[in-house]
Amino acid sequence: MIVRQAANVLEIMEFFAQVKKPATLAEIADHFGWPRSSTFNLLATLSEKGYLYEPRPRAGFYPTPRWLAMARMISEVEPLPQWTHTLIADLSAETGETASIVAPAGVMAVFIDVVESQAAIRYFATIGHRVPIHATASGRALLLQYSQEERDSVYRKIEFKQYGPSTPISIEAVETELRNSIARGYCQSFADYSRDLAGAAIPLPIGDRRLSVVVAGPEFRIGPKIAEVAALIARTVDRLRPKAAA
Amino acid sequence: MIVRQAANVLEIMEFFAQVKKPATLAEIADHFGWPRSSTFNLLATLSEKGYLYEPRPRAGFYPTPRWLAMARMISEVEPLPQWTHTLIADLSAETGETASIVAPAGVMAVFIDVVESQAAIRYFATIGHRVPIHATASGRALLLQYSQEERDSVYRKIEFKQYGPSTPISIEAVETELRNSIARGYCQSFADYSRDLAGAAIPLPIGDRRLSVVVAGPEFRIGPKIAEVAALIARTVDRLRPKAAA
DNA sequence: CAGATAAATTCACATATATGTACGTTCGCC
DNA sequence: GGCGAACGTACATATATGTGAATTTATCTG
Repeated sequence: MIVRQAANVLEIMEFFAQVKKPATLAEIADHFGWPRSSTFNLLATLSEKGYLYEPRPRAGFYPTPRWLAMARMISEVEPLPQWTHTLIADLSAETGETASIVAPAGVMAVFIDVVESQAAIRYFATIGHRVPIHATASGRALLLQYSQEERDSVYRKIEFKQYGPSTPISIEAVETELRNSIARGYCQSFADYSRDLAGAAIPLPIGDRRLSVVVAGPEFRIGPKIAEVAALIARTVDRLRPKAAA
Repeated sequence: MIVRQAANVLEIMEFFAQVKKPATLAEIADHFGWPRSSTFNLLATLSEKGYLYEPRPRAGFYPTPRWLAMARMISEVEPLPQWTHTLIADLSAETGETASIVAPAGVMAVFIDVVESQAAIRYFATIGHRVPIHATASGRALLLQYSQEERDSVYRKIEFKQYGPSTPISIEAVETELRNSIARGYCQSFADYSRDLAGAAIPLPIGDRRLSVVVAGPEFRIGPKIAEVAALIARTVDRLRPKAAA
């Protein structure tokens, strides 16, 4: 069950992150198609908790810096090492595609750092974006780091759907693809989940954290050179990863 | 009306900001005294939206960097000028008390930047903290920047409560205190709102934004030297504020 | 490795909550 | 400066939602 008002809080914040200026009750209500009275209650709640204020009279609400203060506290714990950001920045620069660091979240894989391609046609992904762990290159690069038992436990929860023509729709299919990935030396996906999207990924264990790096873009651009891209990822990781670490 | 699940989202995030490590469903549920099933729904919603993930298997949930990414986007709009932070840092260092930048939010005043005192006994305030605009030094320093009509409009919404012995409990009382403040050259409060708390504040208009600076601490420490503190605030603002600006 | 224990998940129902409607206030326009 | 329209606010009611109990899944213990 989805908790509507919890989701609405997030929606409101994303709204402010987009428009980047104060908004009145009416504007927010209209934007989301919410009733005024409901919007009123929500804004009142957020204000009361110290997360919204009125920068100038009658110009509407805007988030207080409290969000930032809290996000900083949360994120200063085990931040990703600096070199991982350099990694995807370099990869994105060299390939012209979108590069990301990905982490597991149950049956999904979450993007926890992203450097976007500058191309007009590109893979549009944001931090927090989620994709099925079994039907994506990045996800399978995570699964490769699991034990057989852990994978089985994940499989049990997966609802296999035919997202595209090549989506693996059974445990067998996924396991086979994992074996192929090992043989190949990298994980790949050709529109297994998102239409027209291809990507190459490799596992990126850091300490006891299981992450992966992925470079993804339109099939027609990535497809022909996927092996090269994968090799580039591997080389770049070798270059940037501190040698001391396990 | 308070929107419970909206507030809960904030509570959860504050929880993570405090404990700074992943937490399982059970831990979160127990911490707040929420039913497991409700907690499940909330966590599922936050996860689905890409705000929580599972850093390592079976170690529970933790917020994704998405919070940070969003908070940054929101806060890069009209950030407070750098010198305002220097201002309160200097004030806190020199006085040994807590110094803050404050902004209006309806009938309340919100702390939008805070540098805390290092003293054992101190004014504990955080960014986002809210106090009544009419019953605090910082709030009245905001009201001083309003026109008479604007103030009247605020007064109409205020619910006058006797927070302490010296709380102004009428429009008259507030207006009188404002006049005294002008004569005095600064705003002050002696436990008008918070017990044992005294503070000195002055208006701090920046562009078309109406802000104030306040230094606050225990009555027994601040009380005797409140005039000095106020003078120090004024001098420090003069020193740090760029001369070019209006 | 099996049994026990704890955690996670599902589901149907009672209840807390979102909202339609109505009222008061503020603002823009002539 | 007064009128009209838009905005913000309160409240009662129907309804979406939180929750206790039951089920399944995972983890610990001997």
